Amino acid sequence: MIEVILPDGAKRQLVSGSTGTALATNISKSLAKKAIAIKQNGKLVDLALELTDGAAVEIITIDSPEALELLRHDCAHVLAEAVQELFPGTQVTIGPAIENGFYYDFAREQPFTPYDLEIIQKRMKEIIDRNEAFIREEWDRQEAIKFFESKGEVYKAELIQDLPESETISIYRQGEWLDLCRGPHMPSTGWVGAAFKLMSVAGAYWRGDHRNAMLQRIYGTVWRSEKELAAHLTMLEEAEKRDHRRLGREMDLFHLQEEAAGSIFWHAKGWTLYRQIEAYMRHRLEGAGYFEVKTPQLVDRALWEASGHWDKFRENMFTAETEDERILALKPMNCPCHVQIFRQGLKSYRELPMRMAEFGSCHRNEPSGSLHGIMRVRAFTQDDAHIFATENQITSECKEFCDLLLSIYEDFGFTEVRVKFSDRPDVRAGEDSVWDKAETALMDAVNASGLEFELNPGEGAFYGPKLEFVLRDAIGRDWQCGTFQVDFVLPERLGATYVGEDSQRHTPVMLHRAILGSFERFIGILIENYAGRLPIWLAPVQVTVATIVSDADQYAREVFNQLKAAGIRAEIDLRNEKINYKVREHSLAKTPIMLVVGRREAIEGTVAVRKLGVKEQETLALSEAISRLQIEAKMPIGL
RNA sequence: GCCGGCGUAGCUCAGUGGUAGAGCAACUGAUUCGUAAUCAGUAGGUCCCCAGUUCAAAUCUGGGCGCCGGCACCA
Repeated sequence: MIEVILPDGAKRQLVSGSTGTALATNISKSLAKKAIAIKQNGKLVDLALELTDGAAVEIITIDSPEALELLRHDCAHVLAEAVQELFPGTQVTIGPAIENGFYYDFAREQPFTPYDLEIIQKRMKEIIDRNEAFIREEWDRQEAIKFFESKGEVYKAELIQDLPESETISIYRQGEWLDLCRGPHMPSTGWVGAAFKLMSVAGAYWRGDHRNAMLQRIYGTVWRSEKELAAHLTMLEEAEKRDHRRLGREMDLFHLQEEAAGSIFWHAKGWTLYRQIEAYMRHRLEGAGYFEVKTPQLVDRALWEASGHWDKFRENMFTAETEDERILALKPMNCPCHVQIFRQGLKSYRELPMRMAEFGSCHRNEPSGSLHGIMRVRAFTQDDAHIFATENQITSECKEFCDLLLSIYEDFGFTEVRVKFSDRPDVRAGEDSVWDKAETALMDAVNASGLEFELNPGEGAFYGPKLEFVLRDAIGRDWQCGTFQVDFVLPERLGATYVGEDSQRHTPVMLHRAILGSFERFIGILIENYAGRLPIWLAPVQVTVATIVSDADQYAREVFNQLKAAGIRAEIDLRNEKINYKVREHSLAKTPIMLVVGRREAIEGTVAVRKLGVKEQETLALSEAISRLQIEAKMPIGL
């Protein structure tokens, strides 16, 4: 007999050799029907596995949170079987579960077409209907390699070759087909059900390395029920509607065109939004003790060689040649330029920390395939700043920065922020003692700020550890925006020094930091987060005055003039159109407030206030409406 | 950069070798209307670019550019 412990602490005796299936049946028939796996001592295993004496076990059913990952991975296996049945000679590689679904990477000469996906999907249904049991086998390593090599599966053979010696080589069979797999799996293919869909084919490098062969990756999504699948597909459609590229056009904010790939043509409304953000940031930085500078766009390569960027990023830098054959580079970053300003004149420790900010316009020749709307462009503006400080100012500067960053994110409507702490990479500059100091200071600082953070080991910059700030948007997507980096290398390389209390020269620490990241990308994120319905302080047009009849034109102009005088960004719509039509148009344009005026309002000196998305209106005296709007539309800078 | 798909009116798309189309938007006229589409009419195209095949190319072939979905990259 063996004894296992259930999640509620209850103990259950079973005959030796009992499996998870036996346990589930032992507990109840209905549970056995829904059981798909076992969690034994915290590890997911097959239902068919023999339980060990004294183990803490939990029955995983199709409704358990853990089930989705199994479901998705199983679906990937079904996909692989379908593909190999339909396209003999195709090699399988790996096929994991991912968020919302799964993928499988295949090696095949001919590309899969959208039509192929339909055929594959049909075959998958058949395989699921066959309800073949997933059967685990453990193989000898060398035999497994031989087996896969004999089948021409060189990728699988390579995978086994590279598995650590300690690892058991497990194979899962489903009917005639089998795959190398760690497991676990659900009892049979039937459990995958019908709520799946193949989504797309894409290229992907073998083992994520661009020097390797390109495989074909088929993406799919799978859910417990048709209803969940439908909800997921609806969510995708909704996400598409808030795509910043689409809204940018619909709201007349910006456009992109071939002749300037990767650079943005800002239209009047988009530029108004941009300027609002810039003005807001300028206020916040000023309040936080920064001063603003502006540095050159074109800088001789000599400076980039000195900073080390020429070596590393030459391929991605735009250059221009002068008549006397000097090579200038369009600046890809601002740091070296800021050091030049710092180096002007002798600096005292009394001047530190020195917080130098720039809305730095940068150019990087990003790979063509990486461009994406206004989120990833070749010409962008960082809300950049460098804090020149002494080593023992790092902690306080970092804490102040975190406070500033969180407060700014909150003003933009982002309250869910995650922090990643990236420490020393294998290849790095600087003594370990300096790294110890930098990491400790940063760690103290992030602790002092009260922020939760996760470790990102080895992901720091080559010159120092960094914090990365990731914000979550309204539909749960994460965006990395802010950064805070401790740098001991660049000031040294570029010869920045200050005179300390001891009247000796010292090298300052340079703290690289950004909050928005880039204006362009951040605006893209804002648009998608708000689905275009920007908070009133950011909206390019805050208020539209719309008339119902032309008799109200004169009064509408008066309303409009008073709004302008009150500093509100207003528009006026005197067109001879029905009010329904105007309401619809301005709602689609996502203008936050409409002031509707007809004969009644003109006579009474009032306005009907209609807020975007709200059917009910409120009629207010004009002066009252304006003073309320003035407060509502105000930039959150505490003035 | 790599793999695949796509490129026709401002937008969404139809058109597969023989006269370039629809809906919406735009413009003009009429309509003066109370909170998400008034009616009628008009105009709008280098069918991404460059070569080639053909009597004839939006359509077929080759090259280029751009965009989209991924991968890789992201100081």
